[in-house]
Amino acid sequence: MTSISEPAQPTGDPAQPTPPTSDPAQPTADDPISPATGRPLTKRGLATRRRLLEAAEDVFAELGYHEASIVKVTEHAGVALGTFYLYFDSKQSIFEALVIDLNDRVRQSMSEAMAGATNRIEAERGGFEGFFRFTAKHPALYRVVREAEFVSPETMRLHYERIVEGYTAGLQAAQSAGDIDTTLDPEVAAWALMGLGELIGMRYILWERDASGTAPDRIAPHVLDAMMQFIGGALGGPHTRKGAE
Amino acid sequence: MTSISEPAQPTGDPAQPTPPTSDPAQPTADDPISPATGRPLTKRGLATRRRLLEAAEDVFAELGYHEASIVKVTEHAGVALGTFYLYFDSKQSIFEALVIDLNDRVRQSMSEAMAGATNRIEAERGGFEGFFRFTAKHPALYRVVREAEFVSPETMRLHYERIVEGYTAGLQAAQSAGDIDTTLDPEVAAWALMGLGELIGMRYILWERDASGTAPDRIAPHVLDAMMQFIGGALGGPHTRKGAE
Amino acid sequence: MTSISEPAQPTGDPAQPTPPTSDPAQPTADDPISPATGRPLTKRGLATRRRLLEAAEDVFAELGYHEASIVKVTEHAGVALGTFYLYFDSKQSIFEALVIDLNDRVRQSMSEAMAGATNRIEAERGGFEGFFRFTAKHPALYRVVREAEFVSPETMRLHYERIVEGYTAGLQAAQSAGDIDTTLDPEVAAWALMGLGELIGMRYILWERDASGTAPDRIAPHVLDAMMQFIGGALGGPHTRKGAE
Amino acid sequence: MTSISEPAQPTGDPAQPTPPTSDPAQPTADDPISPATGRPLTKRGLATRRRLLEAAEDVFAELGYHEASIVKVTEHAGVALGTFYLYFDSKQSIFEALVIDLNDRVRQSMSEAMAGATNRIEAERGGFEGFFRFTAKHPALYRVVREAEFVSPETMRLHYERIVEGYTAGLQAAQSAGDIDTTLDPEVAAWALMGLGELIGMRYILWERDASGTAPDRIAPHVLDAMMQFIGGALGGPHTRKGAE
DNA sequence: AATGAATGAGAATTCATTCAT
DNA sequence: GATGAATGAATTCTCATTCAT
Repeated sequence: MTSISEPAQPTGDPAQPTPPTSDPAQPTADDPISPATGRPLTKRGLATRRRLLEAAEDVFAELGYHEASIVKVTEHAGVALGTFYLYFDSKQSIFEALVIDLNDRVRQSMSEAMAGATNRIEAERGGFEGFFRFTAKHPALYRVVREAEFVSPETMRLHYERIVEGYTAGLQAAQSAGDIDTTLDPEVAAWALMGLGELIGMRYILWERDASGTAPDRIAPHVLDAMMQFIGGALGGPHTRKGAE
Repeated sequence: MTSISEPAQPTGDPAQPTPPTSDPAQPTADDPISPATGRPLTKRGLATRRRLLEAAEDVFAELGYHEASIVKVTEHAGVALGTFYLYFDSKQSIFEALVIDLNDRVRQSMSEAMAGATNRIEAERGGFEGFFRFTAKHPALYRVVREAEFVSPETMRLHYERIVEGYTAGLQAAQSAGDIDTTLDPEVAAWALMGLGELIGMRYILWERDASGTAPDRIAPHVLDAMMQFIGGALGGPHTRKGAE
Repeated sequence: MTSISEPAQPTGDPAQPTPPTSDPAQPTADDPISPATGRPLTKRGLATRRRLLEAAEDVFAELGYHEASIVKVTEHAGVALGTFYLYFDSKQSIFEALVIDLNDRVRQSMSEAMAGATNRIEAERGGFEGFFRFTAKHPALYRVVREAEFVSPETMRLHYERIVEGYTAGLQAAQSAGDIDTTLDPEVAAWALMGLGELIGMRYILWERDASGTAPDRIAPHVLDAMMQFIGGALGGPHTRKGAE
Repeated sequence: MTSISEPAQPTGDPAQPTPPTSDPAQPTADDPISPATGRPLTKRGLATRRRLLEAAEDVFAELGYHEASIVKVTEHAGVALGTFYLYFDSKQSIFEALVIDLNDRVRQSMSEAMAGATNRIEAERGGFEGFFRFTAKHPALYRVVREAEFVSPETMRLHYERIVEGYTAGLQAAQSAGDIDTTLDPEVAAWALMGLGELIGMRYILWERDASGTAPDRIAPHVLDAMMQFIGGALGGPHTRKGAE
């Protein structure tokens, strides 16, 4: 007789200081499966799932992970509470899906904005513009990721690492091309760029938005210029501080 | 965008029937008063308050703000649950006191480590060393501050602004001294440095610690070198890229 | 740094087909400890705990384990919902405590009623009278124990085994005294007596009560007589079927 | 005693807005009708119904009534969730059908095993063998019936009464034949036998199975012997305690 | 006949805060 | 000053049942 009960109940556990590592069979953004049936979603299911993710983005961005509740998400999405659990295992699980989703999209936004650059500095400027534009439109990215440390550390790391990976590859290519200082450690530089962009975005987009009430859809040009001057110096190479040479 | 949250209800204050939220003479780190009596604390009281703050640092650092509970803090501090409310108004209030306290101490640690520097780059290196040393010893700084956004946004801003203020002043002085690129916007540069230091510290101290299980008490020298090379280039001035001159 | 979070969270797990084995350090009826603080209860605490147990007996007896809810128990006990968790870990845990408690008391009631018997048959009659009287007063015993199989199998077994243990010892003593058939297997006989008493009690006390609406406080004499005739024959020995010899 | 439960709400029927609880021509085991169409089932429908009942037996036996869910039953049966409601009104209704079904089959198993007995004691031994063999193969019988008290009390009573009826008739016949003690109350004796068999089966088949992991397909002979010795004495008559004659 | 997405009432449990001792 | 029992609002998650396809 095979056991009827599930092998090792993966269901949520109320009082769990450190959240469990995300299931490796976790639905990805591209090929989500129903946690209820374990089967791929129908078209109708995919639409409902997307509405939930969008609602989660709004609600998490406004209230943060902890103040947000599943009821609020489902109300915002216009579905019943129970419907949530047809698409996500738990509050944490939609959180993780959301971070992955935002990460996919911000990287998309960045690479689109970098296309056509003829040197690394132009590429950087484009990348940051893409990043900031996305930030302006999707404040959830910041707010949610910065909370992620205690909600799902692996997901937070994944988010940063994916972006840094792209940066590192770009910097290495630029070094090979002699486009930037070849003695720079590309990985450390990538983390530096990531952090620098994060705080500049926070300070000059999110806080600006909160202060004025109106949402700037991009960063103030003089800030971007100053920032690029900083980065240009940091990366070195032929484009640097031309006037000073 | 319509507000998702109900009426006003600023942050995490579940059921607060009678007393208004006014902060009666906001206790500072230096001159704390009892929220119960409204009078300055006795010497014994000060000691209990400090034990609670230290316990909060440990507990918040390990569990995060939300997973932490007042009971855990008081148990860790070795006092009774009710005692907590003789010293702090609420969970949020000890959180804010803790952030302020950590902020005071990290800036102290930074300025001590900068003393004696003969130029801006040396000063920066010292400052970051102080910052990273503090980070290694007090991981709560990161974990708590990054959660602060939804717990007490003003406190989070205060934390960053205080540090950036110091940076900005230092950079302006260095510009006056001709020590660094005088065309750089000192405020934007200060935010860049802050962000850069934050992510490098997170990546190369906290994550390293988590991965190895053992806590490095400082950042790996080659990372600091690489980072300083990046910063040196960014700030420009006589010390930069000597070979290029 | 010692870990702040508990070693292995013993807290309830929603979807758990087979309940976990009861904690060996489980509070006993005599020396209960608070699951919240882990310390022995104060006098006030003991009183509250007893009120909860009594309420649980009433509510479980009327509604059964599953239909009963903790809110109903606490309402019946006149305490707030949260108070429950100062005394019991979970619904299952008060259930187990209740079964143990009822078991202690039914055995007490049985041995009191057996005292003074001069032979085994008299002792059996007394024991069953005690058992049925307790049953009439505490219908929870039946209803709850029969449900226990899926709630806490160990507790159900413990209940039966404790009673059977007493029976077995009594039968063995009676065999040594030549009071009953010495070739009888005392353990099998003990289980037989247990089962026989259970169904007779169910049929002639509980169902009678339900049918008439009024609660008989004891079993009908002719049923007890018939039952004792059956048992007398089963146990054999000098008292058996005297007229037939 | 005041009622704890709200108004009427007989048993486990959570939210039932419109349709009255009347059972439209209570489907029997032999002549089931569709609760959807109200018409007798086709051959295909009968097969699906049987698969659902078999699945219910497995699932209820392993998890118990409350822990079991309709989804699990339908998954086990290999049909879609909605299909369930084409054959049964509710969870309670398949439960009742299952108990009736098991009752039919266990009585069948008992009377087959009694056929050919030449006296009452032989008949009893046969009957119990049939009962225990069925128990070993269909543990659901015990587990489900013992839970039935709070799910469907009438069904539980029906189950016991049907078996006891058979016993009573058999005992009366044996008394007329002078085969057993004629002064015994046959109904009380029948309930005694029923209870005795129930607990012996539970202890020596079900618990043995749980302890060893392997399922004994019958009761240990020495236990059956001891039990029959007990019963033989109880029923009295010519076959009893030969040595004493 | 069969399907399975959607529903929403209900349950257990947590924890910041109060207040009588 | 200190204590810790009591409170109850709020949260996450489950699952029997419905109904459009």
